[in-house]
Amino acid sequence: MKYNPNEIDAKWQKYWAENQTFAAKNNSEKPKHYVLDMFPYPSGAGLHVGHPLGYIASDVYSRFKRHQGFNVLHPMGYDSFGLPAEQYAIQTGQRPEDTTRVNIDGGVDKEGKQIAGYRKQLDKIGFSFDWAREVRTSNPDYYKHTQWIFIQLFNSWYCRKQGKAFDIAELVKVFEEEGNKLVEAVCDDNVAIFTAEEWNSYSEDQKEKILLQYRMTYLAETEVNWCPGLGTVLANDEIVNGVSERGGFPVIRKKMTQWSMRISAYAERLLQGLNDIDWSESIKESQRNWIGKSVGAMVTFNVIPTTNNQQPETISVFTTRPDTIFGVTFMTLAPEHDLVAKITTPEQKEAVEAYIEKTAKRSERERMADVKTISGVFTGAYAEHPFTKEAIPVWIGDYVLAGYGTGAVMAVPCGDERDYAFANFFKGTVGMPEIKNIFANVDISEAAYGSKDNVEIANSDFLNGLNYKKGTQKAIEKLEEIGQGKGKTNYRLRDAVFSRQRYWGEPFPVYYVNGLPKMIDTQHLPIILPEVEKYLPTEDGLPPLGNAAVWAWDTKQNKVVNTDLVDNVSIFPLELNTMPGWAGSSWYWMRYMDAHNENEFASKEALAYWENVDLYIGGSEHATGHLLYSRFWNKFLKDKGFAPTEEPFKKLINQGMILGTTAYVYRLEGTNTFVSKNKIEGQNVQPIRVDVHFVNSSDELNIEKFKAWREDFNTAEFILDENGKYIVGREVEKMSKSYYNVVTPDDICAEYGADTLRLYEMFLGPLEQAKPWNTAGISGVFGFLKKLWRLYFDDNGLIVNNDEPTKDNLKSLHKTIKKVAEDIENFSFNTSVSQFMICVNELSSQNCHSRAILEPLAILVSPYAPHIAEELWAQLGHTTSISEVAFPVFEASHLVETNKEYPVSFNGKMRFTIELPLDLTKEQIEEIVMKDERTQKQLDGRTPNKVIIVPGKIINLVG
RNA sequence: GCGGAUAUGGCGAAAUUGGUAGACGUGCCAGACUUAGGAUCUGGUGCCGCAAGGCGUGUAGGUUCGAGUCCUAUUAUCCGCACCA
Repeated sequence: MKYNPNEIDAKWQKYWAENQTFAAKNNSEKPKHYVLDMFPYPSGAGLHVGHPLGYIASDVYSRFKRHQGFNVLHPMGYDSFGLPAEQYAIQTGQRPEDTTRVNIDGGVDKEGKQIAGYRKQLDKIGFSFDWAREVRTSNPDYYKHTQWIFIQLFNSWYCRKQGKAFDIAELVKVFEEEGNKLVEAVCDDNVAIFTAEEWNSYSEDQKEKILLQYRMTYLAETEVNWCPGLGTVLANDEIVNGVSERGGFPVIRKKMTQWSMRISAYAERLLQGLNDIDWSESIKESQRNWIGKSVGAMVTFNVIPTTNNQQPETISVFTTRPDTIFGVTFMTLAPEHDLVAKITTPEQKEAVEAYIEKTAKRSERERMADVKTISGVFTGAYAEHPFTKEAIPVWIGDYVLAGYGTGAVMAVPCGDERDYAFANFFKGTVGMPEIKNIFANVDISEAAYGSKDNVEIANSDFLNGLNYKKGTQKAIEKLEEIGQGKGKTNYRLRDAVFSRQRYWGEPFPVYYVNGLPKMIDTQHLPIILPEVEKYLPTEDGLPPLGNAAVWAWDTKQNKVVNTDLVDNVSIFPLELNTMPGWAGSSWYWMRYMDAHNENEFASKEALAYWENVDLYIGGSEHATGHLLYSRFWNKFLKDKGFAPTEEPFKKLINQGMILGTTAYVYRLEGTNTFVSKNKIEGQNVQPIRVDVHFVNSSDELNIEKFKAWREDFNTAEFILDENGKYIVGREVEKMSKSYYNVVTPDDICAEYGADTLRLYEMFLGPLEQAKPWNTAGISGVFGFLKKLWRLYFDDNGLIVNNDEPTKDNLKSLHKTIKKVAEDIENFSFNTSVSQFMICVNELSSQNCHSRAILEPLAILVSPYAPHIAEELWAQLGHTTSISEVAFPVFEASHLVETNKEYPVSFNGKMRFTIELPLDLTKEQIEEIVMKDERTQKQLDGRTPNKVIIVPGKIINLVG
């Protein structure tokens, strides 16, 4: 009987689907285990062999856990809202809903292009997903709950004292009883203080406006990242090097009224939580960096009034070095700072305005690319030093960022290289005094660029003689005494903008009364995305939902009605923005726990049973986006009693990228003649990428296919090598259609079967490492599967017998049981595959066909190569799936050795080996070794100074 | 600039506590069988050398009887952050 992978694949994939073999139960005697993959965005391009790498690894792990007796939840779904579908809709006029469905389920798109569909591609690989729990974030029955979570966020505030989120009603109660003076909340910066009486006298609208400053999601006019190319705002993590992550369009700063998420409330918990989760150090570092905690102080400087009628103003700065307060030589405000207009003197007004205009025009990218150029302007104003009462000039400069801290700094040139460079640049001009040095025995420029942690402070009144640590403590004490400062921890993490001016996203469950947002009652969810004629912004510059004819909220009927009916009495306009891509992915792992629940995002019971994700596998590109937002929402939902644990993902593994191996042909410059790789030396050739499918495992080009590929190659001539072959060059590059190096899992499955694909992807190298795909190497694992098959079958059928296994048989098997179980737990999948090969090679040469060996061997292989394992299992006479059969138990007794082949070294260099019984003592070993003639030959008459013998390991003679 | 990771044959890689470097696979070389081979099987394959032998885990040191593994310095590549006060 021949190994026929295509037949076996189809048979067992059908069996698993029909028998729902991998359906997880929400209650079970077995312990639970939750293995999750990052769900894909279903793009029209389909999957290439790089995409399933992580899914295969998680599938091996899931199947292994089932063999170990766990109730495994291993689901899959689609992150199906997003920009590409919308861009495609704009270009082709097709509904994003339709193209998304085709991309998932397969079919023909409007242009007649055949799309395989993600689901069909995934099914061919034989994953043990519980498809009954599939989610699609763009389905109303899913985003209904995304909208519900949004409403929860709107109805919550964050209490600093207790360090968690509470219902907004509790805050209202506090306001009614005692005002907001004692409330310690994470809220907007400039919240006015009011008493209970004042609160109670406010109108409803006034109260609403105040509450918006406290809500976990809030509407506020803020500086946002506006991307004109995409016509939308973007969150910080969607911008890479000053341009949009998608499309690479420039991004500018712009003030807009937008929904924001108060993720900053969770900065400290997000930081601390990293200590409790098993993630790679690099991802944790990325998140720590992104959160950017720095400990220091807020210091308030009073602005010295220049005219009698000027309002008293203060400048607040954040500093990590309050101990250097006596070194303050000037102050710098960000050009966008609110105070600039108020304090600038008439003489400086013109210069300041010109500077502001100039800096505002620069895009983020320009500003980032150009960090070396120093620029700034003196405002003419002075602030008063809190201790010395000296007048300190106030400057503006774009090296100070509006978005960090207070957007203002106290400049200490002797302690900070940027301040030093600024002071040096404007040295001698109006408003730039001499630099103050407050470090003992250190030159100013040296101090500015070096570490100051252990340098003694001088010229600093009460701080003299102290170091950084003590000085900081003392400075904060004194600042608090005079009421001009206090200790403060600052975070780089900014609140996340949550509105997108796009069509293909979750609609907000929000309508507007008098310009103030109102939540639609949760019982009326979902608010379904309306149909629009055009997916572009309206002529008035409104988001695409501005085109919707039916997009108003009728508060009497509680339904969405015709936009024309808006009367602002009982029918109101609905929010025109949609939610960003990360909304749906920030809680999806909980939906899988109870995917069909219509009333809640998941039942209490399901949540309590599955808790959180035990193993999460996905790409590292989500380090500061999805993975941070998910932790944020999870913590929020935990505070509100909905999520069961503080952290959503216990263990995280980032799979490396699979790269393509591009093939190159070399065309002689100016001709249509192609030169074989090994003949190009000294020739003037132009490398051209060629489809990898025209090249065999020996890098030999199929000339006929190449000529037929494109018209201009039809008449191509070739200069071949000695063997009459055309050899291509190879280059490792990203897998991309334009490089003709894309290999799809479908191709590999069709030719070799799914098990070969799975084994080969695991065999390529360590999971977390980037590695090139080389289809040539696949014959190794394919050959292995055929060899495995031949242990069970010959040409006439089954050859498994009931022979008593030999010692060698058992040793090969148990070595493999041990190794494979350890490897899977360590995610060292590549070495498991090697071990399978070793085992099968050994059993083949032992001529082993014993059932006692081959039955457990099929189970061992089954997580990696489930189709062949099921088939072997069935052929051995079993009538149920192999998937839940207990994993073979390792017995150490089979590996006990009596002899050891000792390496014998002389001065650390191995010269020969000698086989000796393991129960010999050091003395006995030494005696035998010294007598050996090879030892005598090596020693050549000398006597060793020292003989090192480690029983069971090595023998080393020194001297 | 700061932080993280990586570096081993032609290629992908292995080496669990410091103990025979290169397992396993590919590629290559030779052979068997075959009408044929992108089938199957056998042997060889780190580098230099006819050999004895020498040299070998990015580079330079160190610890040790013994270092891919530990320590110090350094280089290169990749990734993240980046005027963060």
